[in-house]
Amino acid sequence: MKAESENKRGLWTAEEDKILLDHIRVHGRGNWNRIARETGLKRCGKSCRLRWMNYLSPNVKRGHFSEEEEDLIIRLHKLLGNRWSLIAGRVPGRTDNQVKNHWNTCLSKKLGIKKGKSKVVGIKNVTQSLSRELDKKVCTPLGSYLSELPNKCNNTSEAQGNEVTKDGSQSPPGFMTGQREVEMSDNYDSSFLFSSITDDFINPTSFYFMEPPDEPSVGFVWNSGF
DNA sequence: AACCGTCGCAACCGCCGAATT
DNA sequence: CAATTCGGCGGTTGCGACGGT
Repeated sequence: MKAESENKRGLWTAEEDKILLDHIRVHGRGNWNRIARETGLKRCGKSCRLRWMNYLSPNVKRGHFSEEEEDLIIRLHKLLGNRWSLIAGRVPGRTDNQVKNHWNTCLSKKLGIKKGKSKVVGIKNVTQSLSRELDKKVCTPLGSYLSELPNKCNNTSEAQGNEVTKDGSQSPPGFMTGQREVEMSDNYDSSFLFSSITDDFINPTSFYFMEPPDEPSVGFVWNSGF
């Protein structure tokens, strides 16, 4: 284990950006620790990854959030809570960090929302099909925004389907699978969420157990199948 | 001009799950 | 099967810019 203190910290310089960018252009992304070593940057792999994800990636849109984007974020946050990566995956060109920052600095104030009250009390596996259906159903009521989005924007991963991976392939558009937490934030109208999700796509082996922040004794089970 | 408080954003930290060894 | 490594996430921090006094 190398000492963390060997790593440089703080803001990235233009020179560091160029080194990282050049390396990724040639060798692709992935194995960030190796990239950190090979470039000679005195940055840890995580730092390189973050810099790419939040700043250097050509998919990253910069500048002010439009009203449409803000509205979309507010709606998605209503549904998903602080799942910034999920939200960002549906706001084209925006990263989770951007969305999170914008929410914390602007939107939460605008909406008069206090921080730190959403809570997760249960986690279950989400299958690929469930994930896909969740994407569909959750997005549908959002009106025209999402229907106009290109398919790749539904990819919840950062790659968005058009970046070169370490083996030279392109990451396909699709949906993130595996474990997801599902949570509700306070002051949200949960009726929409529950009414919009029907039994027909819930995998019987998957269920969600959620606890509204202000009603600790009440939980919800979605189609537990038991 | 100097100081101070606030704001916005980039970056870091700690944790977790998946993949690999 | 356990240990290790890696990638990803959400929360938090630190700092520069900016405006008010």
